[in-house]
Amino acid sequence: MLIRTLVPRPHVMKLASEEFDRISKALADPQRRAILQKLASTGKLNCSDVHSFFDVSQPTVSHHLKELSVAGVVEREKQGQFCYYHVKSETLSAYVTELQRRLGLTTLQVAPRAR
Amino acid sequence: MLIRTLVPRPHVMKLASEEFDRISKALADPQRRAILQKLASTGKLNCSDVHSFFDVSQPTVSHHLKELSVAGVVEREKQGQFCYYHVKSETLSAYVTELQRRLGLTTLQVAPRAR
DNA sequence: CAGACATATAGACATTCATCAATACGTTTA
DNA sequence: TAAACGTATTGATGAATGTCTATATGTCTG
Repeated sequence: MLIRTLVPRPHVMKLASEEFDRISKALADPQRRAILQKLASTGKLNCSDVHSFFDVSQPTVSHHLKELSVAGVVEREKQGQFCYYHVKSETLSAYVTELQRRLGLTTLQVAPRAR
Repeated sequence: MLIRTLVPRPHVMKLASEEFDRISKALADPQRRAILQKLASTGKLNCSDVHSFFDVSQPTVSHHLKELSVAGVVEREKQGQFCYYHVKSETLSAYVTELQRRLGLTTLQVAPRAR
């Protein structure tokens, strides 16, 4: 028999309702999702790099990066005149987990090994 | 050592990019999420029932239910003068899975038992 | 220091959207 | 059939938002 246990994972970030709202909105725009996805696949990019991938103006990219940053799904890291952005996977994972919880979607998790 | 395997689950619905967009937008509004969450927790409700739970007008509720319906996350079921709505969990699960895939979030899954 | 470069901000504009009141449509029932 | 009820549609309105151009701010380099 396959044993399915719903155990709380260690160190799972808890999202405030307000953060959840912000992330939901941040993920609603296709352009912003595309930027986020690009960041997720490449690891770390500065604003100009992101800009080079898409057909929107630099200020628009900057604006989207700020939104994503305020929502907590990416992190800003200033290095000299550059500004590097990278995805905060923990926050996104927490968002997905919370979304599943609210919508009553069952999550299969690997139970920790007994020892 | 914890073995993490990425195995394709059987019969997972595949979302078109357009559907994914619609669902993302549908989930962006707090009121709509609240309605969806209510439906998820109660199983099946008609428009009036949903209306009774929230402080928005009946047309607004109807509008949100339509949006959720068009996005494919709830299903309409007309019975006489009533119209029952219930969550389509498969679609929501497919959305979450696709979201995780796009954002590079690793999904822990229980590997099928060898036999 | 001056120019080039990276990024952010300000302001404007068009579009989308959440919401409502009014009303239409369809179904039940007295 | 007429009234009551459940739901959807229409049209309007104010707010939010994605985008742009222009410009400001900050940093490197010759």
